[in-house]
Amino acid sequence: MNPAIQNRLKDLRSARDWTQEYLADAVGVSRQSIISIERGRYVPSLPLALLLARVFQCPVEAIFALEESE
Amino acid sequence: MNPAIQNRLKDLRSARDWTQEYLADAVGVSRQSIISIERGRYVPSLPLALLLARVFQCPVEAIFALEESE
DNA sequence: GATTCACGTAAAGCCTGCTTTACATGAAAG
DNA sequence: CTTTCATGTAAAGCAGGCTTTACGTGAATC
Repeated sequence: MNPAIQNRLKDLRSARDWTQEYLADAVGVSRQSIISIERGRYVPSLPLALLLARVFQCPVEAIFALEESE
Repeated sequence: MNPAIQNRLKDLRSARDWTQEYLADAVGVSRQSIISIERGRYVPSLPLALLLARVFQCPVEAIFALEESE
């Protein structure tokens, strides 16, 4: 029960010219959390993923995707 | 960093006449995990939420929603 | 060349998602 | 009435998400 996850967080953030700190504040987590997610160190919780989808105004699936194991 | 989450898992599952065990197998977790999520004891991980969305063929947001604190 | 800004690493600690095992219950079915 | 099936509870243990604190780095700016 730990399928890998891809994410487009860094792309979406820099497309909007947001700093990591700004994004962290926007969703209410630490800057460390944003860094760790962007760098793929860990996968966010579902509540955080939903918050990120909200601030980016897109579906969760547009940010996070299951890595297909083929 | 722990906004509450609502979920429609039980509704979606029984609408398809699936047992908890069938669903658990379909997404590769234990039956306990399904029970606990349905009963609101805990919020699933993002990977599990994505798997559930996949088997239900719907967006994550159609199953899980941030509870609005108004 | 000192300061600032955005980004990055490291490590310790708490909380909780998920597992496994074991047992309980009501409804259906023989 | 016993068996089976779907659902539920309880508890212990591990893994990992997230926090806080502290420090390192290159680029820009003065």
